[in-house]
Amino acid sequence: MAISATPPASDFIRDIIAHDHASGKNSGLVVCRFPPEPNGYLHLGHAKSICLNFGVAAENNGCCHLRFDDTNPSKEETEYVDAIMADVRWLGFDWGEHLYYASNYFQLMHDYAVTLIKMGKAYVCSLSADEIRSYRGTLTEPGRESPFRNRTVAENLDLFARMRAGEFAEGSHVLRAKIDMSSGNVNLRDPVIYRILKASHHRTGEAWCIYPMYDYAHCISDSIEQITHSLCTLEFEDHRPLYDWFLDQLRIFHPRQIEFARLNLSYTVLSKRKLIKLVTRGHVAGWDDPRLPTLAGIRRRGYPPAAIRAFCGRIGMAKSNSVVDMALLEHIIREDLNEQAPRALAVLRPLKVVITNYPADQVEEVTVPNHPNRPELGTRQVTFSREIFIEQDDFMEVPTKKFFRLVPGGEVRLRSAYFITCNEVIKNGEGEIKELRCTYDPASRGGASPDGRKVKGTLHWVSAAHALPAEVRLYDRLFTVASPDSEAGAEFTDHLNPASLETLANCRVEPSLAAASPESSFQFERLGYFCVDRHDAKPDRLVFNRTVTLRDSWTKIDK
RNA sequence: UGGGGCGUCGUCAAGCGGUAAGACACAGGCCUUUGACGCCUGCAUUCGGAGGUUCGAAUCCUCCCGCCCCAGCCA
Repeated sequence: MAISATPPASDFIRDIIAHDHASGKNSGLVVCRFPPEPNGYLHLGHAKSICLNFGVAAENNGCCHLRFDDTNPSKEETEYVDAIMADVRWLGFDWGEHLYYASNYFQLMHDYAVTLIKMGKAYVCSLSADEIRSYRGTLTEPGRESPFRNRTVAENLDLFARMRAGEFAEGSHVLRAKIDMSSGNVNLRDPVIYRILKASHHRTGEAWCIYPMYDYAHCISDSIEQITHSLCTLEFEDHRPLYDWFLDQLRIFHPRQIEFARLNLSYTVLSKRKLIKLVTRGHVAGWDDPRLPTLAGIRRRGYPPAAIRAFCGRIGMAKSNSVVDMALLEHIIREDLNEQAPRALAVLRPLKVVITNYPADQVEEVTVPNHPNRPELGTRQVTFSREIFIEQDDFMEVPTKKFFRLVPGGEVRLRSAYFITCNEVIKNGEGEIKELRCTYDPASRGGASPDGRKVKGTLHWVSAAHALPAEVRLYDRLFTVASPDSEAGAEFTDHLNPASLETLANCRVEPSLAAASPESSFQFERLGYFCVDRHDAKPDRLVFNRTVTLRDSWTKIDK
């Protein structure tokens, strides 16, 4: 339980809710909701909202509903609702029996609309979409009233009934709230609350041909579910007067809407629109591509859900637009994995080493700790033999000054095994290093020399004859610039990192990894954290995804 | 020129009239059978700016400046 036990943050929303809870408002109940529209996959921005809503509810002994905001059948699909539920569960939250759909309330919403019409607060407008737009005015000029604004209640009732009955074509009529065409807040200039859409709905099928708009549907859904605190992002602040207006007119349970800043993360994009573009244009390999900030993507990448929760707790909650540094996310991922992940030896770019004084027919087992800081996780036996592989990067024929790995004539330790000294460099015709000839010190078994001799470097290794082949996918940041969104005059895809994925097909890993289950994480010593790909790994085919590298002060040294 | 928000360290972010938390990043150092982890140290005399109120202001008032959102029959 490494970092998952991050104490719940205090923030302006929690302050408000704690105050309401303590003062007995809503009988002391706290009910929140996470209301995704099933038209795309969830991403880290949603994770912030999920952690907030479910977290705050739990902290106040309340509950949090999962409600699909499915009021636009032309964009929504069952595939998305299934994916969303799987992602929320994976993140570690449980909505219990509180699974809802805005579409469940279509009849009630319809009836409330009729009520509004009877109150003279809503009317059927027969202007075209373009006309409505021009009547709306601009940000600085008031709008003009629709010529249909003063239809009689009877006429409105008749027209609305016929809209519902399917008598009219899409776009021919809408139902509008009658509020104030001169309001400085454009949302209040007689907003459309129902439109005709002859589309099949993923839940209600052909039952309806008129569908409610967000502003109308959301507040009513919240009210029906007795949501006490309706938390949403900043861009809905302008809609709050409308949210309040409907509930006040209808005199029904009135939740409080509170807005917070959405999450932005450097070196990636967190907008549904952009993510869809990356997927459909083939810049990535689907919604769960490990380079994507989608929950499905980071899951496949190996980010632990507990770390994501810790991240959401640590970034804070405020109303100022901000961009969280990707380095913070990576730090928290490492923090969790450092504690949780068992260590393993894996060589990504193998360089053969022959230990000339090691008997050709000898094989032995060396004992390697599974976790340096957690002895209770035990040890394992790893096979050592005359021919091994080390990392190509761990040898330099002509070393730079601060390089303390293997060099000609130099001695290093093979982790948990022996000290070896390089005696000879074998090259091919092109001058490429093909093999190293070394000698080992039999007295240094386990990695320490009885004479107290010190070596500066310790290398990871695998036995050539015993190691298993594996494919390793090295993932890096998706974009090369911190803010791909806001680079002036450029499309965000212009900044895609061409090196965001490097696939290594010829890696060698220690044999114990054959038993690793899908999605399990390991630290490949000195390299980083890797997880077994949940889709492509098979019993006879090892595939690992690099979650994140280890912090590496060596690459920062001026070589 | 309309309406709604926001401006505290490079990045997030506490602070709610009593004299600038914490985290990440960064820079040094220690430790080390992962150049990892861990540990230590440093890192805002100042809170967008200018006035004002006060014994005392990041916190209250005034004006100014900057940034974000809004004119879908999307959410």
